[in-house]
Amino acid sequence: MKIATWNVNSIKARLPTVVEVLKTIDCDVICLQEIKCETDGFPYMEIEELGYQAEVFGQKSYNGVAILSKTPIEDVVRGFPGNEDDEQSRYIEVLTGGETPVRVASIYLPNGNPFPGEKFEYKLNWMQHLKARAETLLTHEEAVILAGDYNVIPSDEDCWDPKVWADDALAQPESRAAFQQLQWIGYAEAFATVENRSHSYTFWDYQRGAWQKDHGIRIDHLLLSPEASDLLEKVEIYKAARGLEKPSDHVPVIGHFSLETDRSNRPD
DNA sequence: ATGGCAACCAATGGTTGA
Repeated sequence: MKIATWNVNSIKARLPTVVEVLKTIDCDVICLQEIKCETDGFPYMEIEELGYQAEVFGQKSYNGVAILSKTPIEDVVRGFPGNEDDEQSRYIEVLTGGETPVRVASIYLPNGNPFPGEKFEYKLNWMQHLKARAETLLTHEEAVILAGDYNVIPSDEDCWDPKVWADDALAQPESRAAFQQLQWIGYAEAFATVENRSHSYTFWDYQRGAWQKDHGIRIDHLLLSPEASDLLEKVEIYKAARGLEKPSDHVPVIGHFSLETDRSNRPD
């Protein structure tokens, strides 16, 4: 079973690219972020034609997350239970996987810039809600995959020049500590298993020729419960997506898991 | 030289992102 996370930076502006990439990477579950459309405005028909069921938590103009799955989706959670007042759509969680259930969340963590300021405080507060949800999920002892755009550069090795990011919300010690806390409570960062992973990136800015110069950052992550971590076979960054026509500024991160998917049980 | 890109909504410019 392959599970991907990808910040598409507008599903409508990106639809031809998204369809092409989804066909190429051929994953069982795809977590999307920054779809930038309302739940009813999602291009369900085009996505369903690729064999996916789509569950969407949208928002007009900005943010918005979705999960696409080839195996039937059972439970759906939109936003954090107990934090329904948050008007930004940044979290959706489903149970899928067929006979071998796996709980998957698509996360679009707040950027937090400018630092310091209200937006940074919102980011840290949102990360506390995420931690609380993540702790609850651990008690179920299921395979859980928290996938998304975390907007956190975990260490200086995850960017091309730490000095450039020193005053940025993505690299602040508080952001890194909150991300690390998710690991301390019991989640494994999937990419940590990769050898020679220093200076591997998932985002390259549209500006300043960042892609051509390989001035990237690694901010898209897969966090795994122990049950999911046991099944991890490998992780890859689908870097080729950044070189396509009309690319997103992020590329997919794909986790391969030793789970057999029951393809006979798929929606038409 | 501190902007340089892309998408949004609204409207020919302002806001947001990272």
